[in-house]
Amino acid sequence: MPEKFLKPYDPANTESRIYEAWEDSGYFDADKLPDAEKRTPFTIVMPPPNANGNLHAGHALFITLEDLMTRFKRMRGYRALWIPGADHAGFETQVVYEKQLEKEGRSRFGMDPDQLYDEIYAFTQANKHNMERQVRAMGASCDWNREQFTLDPSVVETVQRTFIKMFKDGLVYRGARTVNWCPKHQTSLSDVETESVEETTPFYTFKYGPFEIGTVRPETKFGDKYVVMHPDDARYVSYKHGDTFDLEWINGPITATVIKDEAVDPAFGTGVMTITPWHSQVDFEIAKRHNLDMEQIIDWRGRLLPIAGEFEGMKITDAREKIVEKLKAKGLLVSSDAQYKNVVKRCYKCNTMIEPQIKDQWFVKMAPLAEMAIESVNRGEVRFVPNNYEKIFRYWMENTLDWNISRQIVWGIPIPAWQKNGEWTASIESPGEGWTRDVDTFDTWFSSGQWPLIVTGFPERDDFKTYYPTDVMETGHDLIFKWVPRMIIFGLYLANKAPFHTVYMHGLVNDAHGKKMSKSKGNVVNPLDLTSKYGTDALRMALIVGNTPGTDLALREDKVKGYKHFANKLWNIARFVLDHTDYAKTTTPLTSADEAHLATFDALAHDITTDLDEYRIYLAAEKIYHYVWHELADNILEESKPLLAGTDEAGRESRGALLLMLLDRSLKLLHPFMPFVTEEIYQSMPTKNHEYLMIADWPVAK
RNA sequence: GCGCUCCUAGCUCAGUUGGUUAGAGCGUACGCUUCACACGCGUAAGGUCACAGGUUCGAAUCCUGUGGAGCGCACCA
Repeated sequence: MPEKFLKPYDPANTESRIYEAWEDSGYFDADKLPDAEKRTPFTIVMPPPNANGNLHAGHALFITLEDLMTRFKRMRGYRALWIPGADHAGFETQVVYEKQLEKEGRSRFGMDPDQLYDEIYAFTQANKHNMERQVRAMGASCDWNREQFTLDPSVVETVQRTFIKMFKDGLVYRGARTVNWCPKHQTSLSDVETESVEETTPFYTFKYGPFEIGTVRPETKFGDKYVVMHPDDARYVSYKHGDTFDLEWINGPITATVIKDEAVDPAFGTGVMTITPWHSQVDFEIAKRHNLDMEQIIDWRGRLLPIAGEFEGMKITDAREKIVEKLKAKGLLVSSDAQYKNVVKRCYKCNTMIEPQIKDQWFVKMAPLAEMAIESVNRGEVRFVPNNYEKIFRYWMENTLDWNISRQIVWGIPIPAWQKNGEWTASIESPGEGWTRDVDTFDTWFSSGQWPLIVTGFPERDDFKTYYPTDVMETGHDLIFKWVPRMIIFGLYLANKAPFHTVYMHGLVNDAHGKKMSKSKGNVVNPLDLTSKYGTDALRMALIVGNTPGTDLALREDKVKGYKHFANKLWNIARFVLDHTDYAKTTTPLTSADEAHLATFDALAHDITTDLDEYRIYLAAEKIYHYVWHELADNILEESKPLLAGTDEAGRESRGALLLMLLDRSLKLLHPFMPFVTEEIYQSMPTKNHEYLMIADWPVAK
């Protein structure tokens, strides 16, 4: 028996050595597995971690789950491939970098765009290496040779070609429409990049000529010269569509026009409202229907424009009260309701209030693409684990609006669009003299949405033919809208096939009390602190056991500790078995009692295999844990002690054979869950018949 | 407003299609330096499965309602 078994299991002195051996073996590359060409491909595309910071607990969870799925399939005889990546994470990284610039007393505004790009590039490269090291530390058996960065030239080219194809197919269009504008970050955002937050905001009712109108945003009312009501509202039948009247307003007398539109709810307030088309989606739609004037009131920094008269240059939040005061002084304030609840959109990164603005941008026409995606789900080509996410997915797909893909940031893939005299075209190179290039970049999710296609080498590479469509997309439930629908759409649009057949959604990793981890609460747990303290296998088990898909997990340190004890228990079982059995004498026939133990194990192995096939990973983990500790160790091993110490030689030898077989098979069942300790023991097993446990055969035949 | 999820032992959670005395880990109490393991072993306490109805031979599990928690979506000014 090797000397190392005389001491407790020591993850710190084991894990990196084992990982290096695995990586050097080449078996992370599915094409290099024994008899690779005879194996059925099984592919997972890793959600590429952002190359802008450290791994957090959520990363540890998805790495564990995806590695487990990959190792399970690899041992089951599949051509198991797990493709890693690194995400430039456009807007998110730029936000992180802008914070760093702020600390240094600098600002991205006024910086040379190329200089800024180069700085962020260097920043992400440093973080990318850091991230890769941390992913390795979790035991990820992914194929690093296939790793791609979302700004690699080939990726950029594929993404740009997609845009050009969509332009030709009429699926993207350039339009001046209402966008979600973040005044702090100076860029537009898609709908899923904003958060709707309910707030208590005073609701004011003002006298507006013969009418009374309600608003929560008096600061936008300078340009309001249309008063809108429902065409069937009996109270206002005497006013005809198109009637004009004069009234006294914030900065003096104006002329207003009556508009009748069904968008107005007669039951709300007075049933009359004025509109600000430039700064409201609803108002914009009304104005478009009736061909009304639109005027910008608030600039891109969130300050009032000259139309505001004496309020010009003021921040909207400062101006609001002053405007109300002025209207009140003029006798135009009818009432105010301080308890009014209103929903406002905020930037999901900086929490700044989104200012709707009209801006000329690129939009993806979603309706035909969404229809394709829904049909694909209807045909059962994509299923969700847990399946209630299908409903959520469907609802979103059916209600999604056109997708703004233009971003006013440098950190991203340039949009290959060119303009000349108001005409737009799409091409990678300049179409010729006089054309100027769109300075905007793509929404990150436009490129991330194509990720399964990109990493498999769409459209031509062998990998694409072998590994696309992939099998499982394992990701956080927070990406159910941002990422999953886009991948399905692009897969169907470009390759005619959904990019995966199963979407496994994991929940959030919360703190020990189930509260969301956040820097401000100070309850953030660094997964690498836990692995260095208790071992990676222990953390992996703690993240898996009792963690049902789609449900959030409370991560407690004592749970991790418990599984460190389990790793050590396994280690001691191995010590005992190796110490008490003579492999040379294990050909003795088994007794019927021994056969019964093998049958029990076999039933368990089948059960666990089914659980893993059905993604009941949490159950499988608990079952193998329970078996090893409370059956193998507590019962079989204990009852073996007298036999092994006895004089019945045949009994002793057959019992030794049994223990070796059960340990060998237990190691195999456990390996996807706890790869390091099982591999380390396997390397000392006399039953070892593969170079690594990683590529040994699963105890249940396919 | 629309929708989703959850409420099981002190804590954090399992309980797969309804089926024998409802489970795990940690924690608690008591006892063990037993020759694989004190990162251990043994024993024990602890639950009217949120509540109220219903379906069923049988419900933690299915249905309805009530209460509580969390989350998502939302162009009512």
